[in-house]
Order: sequence, then C-alpha cells, then structure tokens
Amino acid sequence: MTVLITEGLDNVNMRRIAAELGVSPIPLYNRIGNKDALLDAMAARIGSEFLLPVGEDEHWTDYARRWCHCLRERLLAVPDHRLFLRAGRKSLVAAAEPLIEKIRTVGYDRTEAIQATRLLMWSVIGHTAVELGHTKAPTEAIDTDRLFATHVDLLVDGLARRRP
Amino acid sequence: MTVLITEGLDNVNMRRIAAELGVSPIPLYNRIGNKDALLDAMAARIGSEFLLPVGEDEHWTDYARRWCHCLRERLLAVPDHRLFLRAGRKSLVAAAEPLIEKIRTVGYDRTEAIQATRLLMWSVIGHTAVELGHTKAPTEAIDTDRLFATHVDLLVDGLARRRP
DNA sequence: GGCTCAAGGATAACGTTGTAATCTTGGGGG
DNA sequence: CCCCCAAGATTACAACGTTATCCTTGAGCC
Repeated sequence: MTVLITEGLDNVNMRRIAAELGVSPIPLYNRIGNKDALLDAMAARIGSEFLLPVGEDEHWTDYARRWCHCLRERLLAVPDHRLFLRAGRKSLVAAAEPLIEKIRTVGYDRTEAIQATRLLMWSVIGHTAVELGHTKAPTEAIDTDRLFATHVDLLVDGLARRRP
Repeated sequence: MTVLITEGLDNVNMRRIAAELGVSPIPLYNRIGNKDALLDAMAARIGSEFLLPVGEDEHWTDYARRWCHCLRERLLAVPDHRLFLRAGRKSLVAAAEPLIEKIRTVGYDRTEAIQATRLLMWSVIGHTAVELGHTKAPTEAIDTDRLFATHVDLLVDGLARRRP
C-alpha cells in the first residue's frame, strides 16, 4: 500500500514490493501466489476499510446518500481506478450490509434490498472509475462533485418513490 | 480489432499486431507512436461506431432510454472494459450529440443538457465496466440486464421529473 | 539505363517485467 | 556433532515496450 500510494500502481511490481520488505521476490510468491492475488488482496484491503455506521433515527435515504458519498471519497483516495474495479467484486459485501439492513426497514424484502444496494454500489464505483479516467485528460473543467451528487440524488429519490 | 476480438486485450501487443499486418513493429511505431496511442485509437474506433438516430416524434425519455441500452450493448461487444474506460474520455462526444439536442428540445439549456447527457453516459459506462469486472467471477447469478434497466429508468424518470 | 540518396523497414538489442529452476543456508532432530 | 529440509537468494527464462543499427528499395536526376 505504501508503494501504491507513493509511487502509483505502475510501480507496484513484485521486485519493488519485495525490495520494500527487504527480501527477494520468492517469499512473495510463497505467500500470496502471484501478482494477480497481490492486487486482489490490495483491493480487498481498500474495500474492507470502509464501514459506515448508521446514525441514530437517520432516515434511510439520508443514510443511502451518505453511504454513496463516503464510498466515493474512499475510492478517490485510492490512486488508481484499475484497483477498485477489482474491489467491487468481493470485498465490499461487508460494507454493503448496513445499507441492505437499513433499506429492509422500510418495507423492502431482502432480495430487493440487495438489488437496490448493488445498484447504488455499482453506480458509485462506475461513476468514480469513469471520473478518474476522465480527469487524467481534463479537456474541460467538469464539476464532478455536483455531477456525482445529482447522480446519487436521482437514484435515491427514485428508489424512495418506488417503495415509500 | 481482429486480435482484440479473437484473442483478448492481453494478447494485443505490438509484436502481435505487427505480425497480423505482416510487418515488423517498426511501422507501428512510425505511424501511431506507442502502445498507449494504439489503445486510444482502438477505443476511439469503438466509440465512433456508435451513432443512434432519433426516431420520428419519439419522446425524449424513450430516446434517452434507447440510447443508454444501445450504448451498453455496444460496450458489451467490446471484450474488455479496460478499453472502454478510455473511450469515455473523448470518442463518445459525437455519439452524445443527438441526445444533447433531444434533451434541449424539452426546455433544458445546452449546459444542462450536456450535464444530463454526461450523467447518463458515465452511468452506462461505469455500470457496464463494473458489470464486466463482476461477471469474470460469478459467485452468484445476477440479472444484470434487469439491474441495468432499473438503473436507467431511475435516472431518466428522475431527470424527466426535474424539468417536465 | 545507371547512379545517388533518402525514406522507411528488418534485425537485433536493451531494459523491465512476471515467474520458475537451481543453489545456498540456517536451524532442529538423531 | 552431524545430517536434513524448509525457505530464501541468485540466476535464469520468456514476453513485452521500445530503440539503435543496418539494409533495402524506389524515386529523381544525369
């Protein structure tokens, strides 16, 4: 994670990580297998560090909005979107659980709550990935914060309207 | 594009492309510069092939929905999401123009129409990217088509409600 | 037609990766 | 005290992006 943050994902290679640990690449291969597993583990670390507690008597739409914005902030702290496209695969299930439960409290069954949560999660990950890919070539200044907030509002308001 | 489709993005390398053309890698470097430019050009090709005409007296929400679904289909035909995250950067401006104009016809000014279109475009690209990254590890079967349709409906309906 | 020269391609090379084969070493059991 | 094996270091190999060097070839000119 240190190498990732200070030197970028392009400098995360087995020799560099091994050197950072003061060993040869062999122990890395003995412990994690290969580079793909290393990247998966890093993505899992990123995802697992995100857990947002539900506020006392917080309306579920407020919590959903807050959850989306916090997830985005967490993702933007990761210096490369190639990593958190991996994170969406497995490591965010724990982070999603409070939101699923909160949505259940307003009349959704668990399957629907999972679908709604997945919808929000994928939207946040996807939007942020495109945003990061875009800001590397800033042909025109875009207020990405406002665009993202609009995106989340449309989704949350829409979900609220479907099952009040 | 042939190599990309038949052998995947991991096999798109300068030697392979040169061999496909029956030449050495030198002409590739003389013409396009480097691999990054090659990938940009491929992404631009993918984006430029997408142009969806507006139907006669078609309601703008129907066109927006159709536009989103067609863009997704086009992206799903690309065998690797790493490519169309590039495409979002520049090459889809032409494809977005009819949608921008259509949205303008219902009272939005051009700036707002651009923002709304960008919102839809980023949503489609992002959702599809996450979806493709997910289906490589199908721990559970997800009805991604339905999830995507719901996503688009929420956005379009929300946009329609904001400015009728 | 023969010569010149420059544009551009081929061969081979360099540096960097991911990864594996081979060698080395240090620490515990007879 | 010696042997043995687990685990690390060194080295090696193949694939990649990219470039230096050399060579071919064809247009233009006499």
